[in-house]
Amino acid sequence: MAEFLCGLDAAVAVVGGKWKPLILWALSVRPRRTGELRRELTGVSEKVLVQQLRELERDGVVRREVHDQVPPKVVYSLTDDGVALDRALRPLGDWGEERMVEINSVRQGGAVAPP
Amino acid sequence: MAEFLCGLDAAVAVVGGKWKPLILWALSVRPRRTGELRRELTGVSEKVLVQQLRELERDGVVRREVHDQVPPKVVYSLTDDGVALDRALRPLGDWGEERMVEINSVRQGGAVAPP
DNA sequence: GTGGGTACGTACTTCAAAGTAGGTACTTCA
DNA sequence: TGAAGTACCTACTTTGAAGTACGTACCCAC
Repeated sequence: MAEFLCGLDAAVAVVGGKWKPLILWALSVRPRRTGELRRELTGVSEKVLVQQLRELERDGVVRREVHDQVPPKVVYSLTDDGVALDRALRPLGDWGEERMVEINSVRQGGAVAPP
Repeated sequence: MAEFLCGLDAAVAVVGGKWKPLILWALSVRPRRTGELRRELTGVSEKVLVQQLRELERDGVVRREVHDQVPPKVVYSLTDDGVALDRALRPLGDWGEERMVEINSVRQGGAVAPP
C-alpha cells in the first residue's frame, strides 16, 4: 500500500522514524547492545527503540545478533546496505548541521533574532 | 520543543513530510505553479500540498513568489539552500533507487519472492 | 447565468506512530 | 531476601499528521 514513487521516497521511508537517524548514527560509530542504545538516545522508550530496530532490520540496514547466554546479550550493527546508507546520509547530515540553529529557531520561536 | 540532536536529525525533519521529497524533486527540475504541483503529485490534497509548501518555505528551502494578478498566480522555486539540499539528497535518492523493489516487497508482502 | 479555473482557508474526521505502564524469566550482587 | 540488570512483549492512551469536505473571491468562456 505504500508504493514508492522514487528512490528518495523509499529512502526517506527507511530513515523516517523519530529515532532512526540517531540509531543509524550511533551504529555507524560502532556496534551496540540494546541497553547501550537506550542510554545513548535519551528520551527513547524501550518499546519504540526495539520497534524501530526491528524495522531497520526488516529493511536490511541493521543486523541483529543474539548471543545465547544468560543474561541475554543482543548486539546491533550496520549491514553493508546500512553502511552504504550511512555514507549516503553524510551530505544530508552536513547540510543539516550547517542550518540546525536556523531551522530550530524558525520552528519554535518564529522570528530569527529576538531582541 | 523539537531540539535536534544532530544535523541529520534536523535535515530529516525538513524533508520528512509525506510529499516533501516529491515536491523538492519536482521543484529541482524547474519552478512550478501550485496547480502544476497538484497535478504532478497525484493523490495529494490541496490542503496538504499548501501546508507542506509553507513549511518548506518557513524552513528556507522553497521560495514563494506571488504575482499580483487575476486569476492569482503563485510560483514556487528552490532557494540556494533548497538547491544545496537537493544536491545533498542525491546520494540518498540513488541509494533508495537501487533498493526500492526490496524495500517495497519487504514492507507489504513479507517474503522476498512469492511462488 | 452556469461551470470551470486560479490559490487558497477552515472545520472536522481518521489513523498510524509514539508514549505510558505494566509483565516475563533468568541472573548476579548486596 | 530482595533489588537491579538483561532484552524483550503486550495492552492501552495520546498525539499529530494527513485526508475529506466544504467555503472564499475573482475572472473567463460558453
